[in-house]
Amino acid sequence: MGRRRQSVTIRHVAADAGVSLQTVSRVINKEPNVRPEMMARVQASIEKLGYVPSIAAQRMGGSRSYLIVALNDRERTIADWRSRQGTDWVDQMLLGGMLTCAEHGYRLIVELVDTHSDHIERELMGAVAALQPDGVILTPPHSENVLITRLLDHHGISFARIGSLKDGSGFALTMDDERAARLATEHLAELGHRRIGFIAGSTEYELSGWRVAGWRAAMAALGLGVDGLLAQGDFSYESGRRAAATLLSSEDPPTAIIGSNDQMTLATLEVARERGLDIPADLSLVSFDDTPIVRFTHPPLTAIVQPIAEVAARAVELIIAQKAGRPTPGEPIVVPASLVARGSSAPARTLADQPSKSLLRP
Amino acid sequence: MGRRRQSVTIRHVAADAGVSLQTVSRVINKEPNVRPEMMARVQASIEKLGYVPSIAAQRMGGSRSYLIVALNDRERTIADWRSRQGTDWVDQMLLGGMLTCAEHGYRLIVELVDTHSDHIERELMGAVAALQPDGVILTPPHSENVLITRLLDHHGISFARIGSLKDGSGFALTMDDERAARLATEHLAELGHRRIGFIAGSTEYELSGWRVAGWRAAMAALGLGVDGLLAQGDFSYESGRRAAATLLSSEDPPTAIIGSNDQMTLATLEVARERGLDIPADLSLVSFDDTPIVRFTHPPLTAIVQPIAEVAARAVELIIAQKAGRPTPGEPIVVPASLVARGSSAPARTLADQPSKSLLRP
DNA sequence: GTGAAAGCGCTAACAA
DNA sequence: TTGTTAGCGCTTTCAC
Repeated sequence: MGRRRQSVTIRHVAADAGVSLQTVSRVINKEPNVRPEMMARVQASIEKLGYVPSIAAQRMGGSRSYLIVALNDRERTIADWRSRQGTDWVDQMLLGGMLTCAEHGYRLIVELVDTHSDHIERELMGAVAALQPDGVILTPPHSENVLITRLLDHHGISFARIGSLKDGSGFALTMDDERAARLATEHLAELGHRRIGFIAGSTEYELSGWRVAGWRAAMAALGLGVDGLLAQGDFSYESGRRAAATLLSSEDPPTAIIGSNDQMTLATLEVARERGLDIPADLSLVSFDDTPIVRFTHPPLTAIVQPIAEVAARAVELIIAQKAGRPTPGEPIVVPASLVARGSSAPARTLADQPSKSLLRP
Repeated sequence: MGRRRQSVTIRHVAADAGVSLQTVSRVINKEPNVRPEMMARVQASIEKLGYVPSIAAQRMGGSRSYLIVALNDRERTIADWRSRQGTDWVDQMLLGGMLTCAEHGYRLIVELVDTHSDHIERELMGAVAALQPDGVILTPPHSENVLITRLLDHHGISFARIGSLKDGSGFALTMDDERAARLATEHLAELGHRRIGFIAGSTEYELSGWRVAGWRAAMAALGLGVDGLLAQGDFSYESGRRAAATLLSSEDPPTAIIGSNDQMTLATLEVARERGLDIPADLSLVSFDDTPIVRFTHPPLTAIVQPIAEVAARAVELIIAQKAGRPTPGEPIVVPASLVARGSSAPARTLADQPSKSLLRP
């Protein structure tokens, strides 16, 4: 396997079309100031020879690498892959991000870095120096990591922050977690629930706080109290079990619970079952994320759907638009989450059949 | 955003260490003929300056791009991503392939191409010309597509064929589907089943045939007939429903069914339920693939586990070894699948409690 | 064992 | 509007 050269280069095209390299380059890059006639001639040669520019060479010569890096948390991502519980975050990112990249001649490269590592900067620099990506897509919990954003800024690399609201450099994109939590709460309230519990996610993720805030806001707007209705989890199944146990053991337990992700809500389902509660007759459940498994539980879970693919697609578009010098919005992009009602949420028991000491009246 | 240059180049390292560019290059590439002393000095400068070679430049100069392409079927992959049924093939490839790449300073890039497209060669050439990958990993149904393998061969690009047994150029890797099907069949036979049905996958995939062959072989070895026990599917849920209906409607229906993938087995579970059959009391089920959802069905499915991550890791290692001029095996690599017993398979009813006209005796 | 020179395929800057 | 020139950062070849 010797020195492998490109079989068809810009030089061949130039020769075939009888023009200079530069003209071919201009056509490839859709630059203005090329006569339609010329353009057609070059285009024809490109087609004829099956020419495709080498992105390595494009990077060397110019300022574009046609590479976008999707940065994910190493530990969490690998754990998800290994456990095979159906978390499809990366797949959805690829669905939205990769396909959008492809439309523009870009490639998406998934990179994993360790959030907790003290040398996170070195890890990231390694990827940046090696690939020289045109942009980086940050995902939680990296999206608001100042070590990362500062470094990217410093190197003049455009980036998108998924699940971030802070303004500052980089594009902020959010699925409006607060509104999503409100949606979930209102859905349950409409079913007649008054005691709606909430299991919070890891405090390491900003979005955990937003979700709690949305629930609080909705409860307040509905005139409902939240005492004893909030439990802390960390997104893990085990933490979900503990949180559920706490909520269900209270004096005046909730008749509905919102879990901040599918794992914790699933854990709640289990705990409730073990206590002889029927879902949804005795306890309604609403989950966050809508990963594949929630369609296969019994009953399937009502859930907040995160439009990850859509957000990733928007992130890619923003990065490419910026690179191309096109105008980009200043405010955060909001791609709202939605709620899919399934079997785990149902009308609350009425006072008649509810053996509760609650004095609330519908 | 002007012309972005590498912040630390080989030149800086050379200057810092007081050596020539070439010596630094030799150290980076772990070439022989460098004095340990020299090597240490250069290494120190590299660390100090935080130097990381640009892979674009490495590709331009030499013959390596440090890129490996994982080629997947576009239609199927996108459908899987969109449907969110938990298929985690790509994730498992990334788990094995990407992490192994990272260990060697390589990157894995996922590419989708259309199997059915008449211009599949152009699609693939586009990726090859643009990325100039050091290797390509072919997955079913591309693994034995001659259009693809010939093209890769012609361009001197090493490649691995996952799920292939044919020898020829490229590394063949198999999870021994035939043996896996035998395993599944024997598992059911040990539970006392004599009428073991099989739902075949799409004929477009070679492995579908191997699985059928394994089942046939096992049945023959056990002295069991296969009349009316084979149904054809195409890996889709709907085809699974049809196949299950056919098998269960026969005069002498199976007491156990092996589905060639999870979707079809799930469909069988549904159809059986609709007919009032209890799983596993009336019908045992064994599935293929072990995607996440089979852990969450009721009962969870006994399944053949495909070691996709492991195979992808081996594929990457083979490609890198070949690139490095290290010796590589000539025969196909076999990474055997295994069986995980779960709730969907149980002992067959004995003659006593079986309202069947079967005359078979255990 | 080490260094100097040439060139990979492309684009930016400038000239025509 | 088009062409020419000079690199980008690295590796290869070949000298020393």
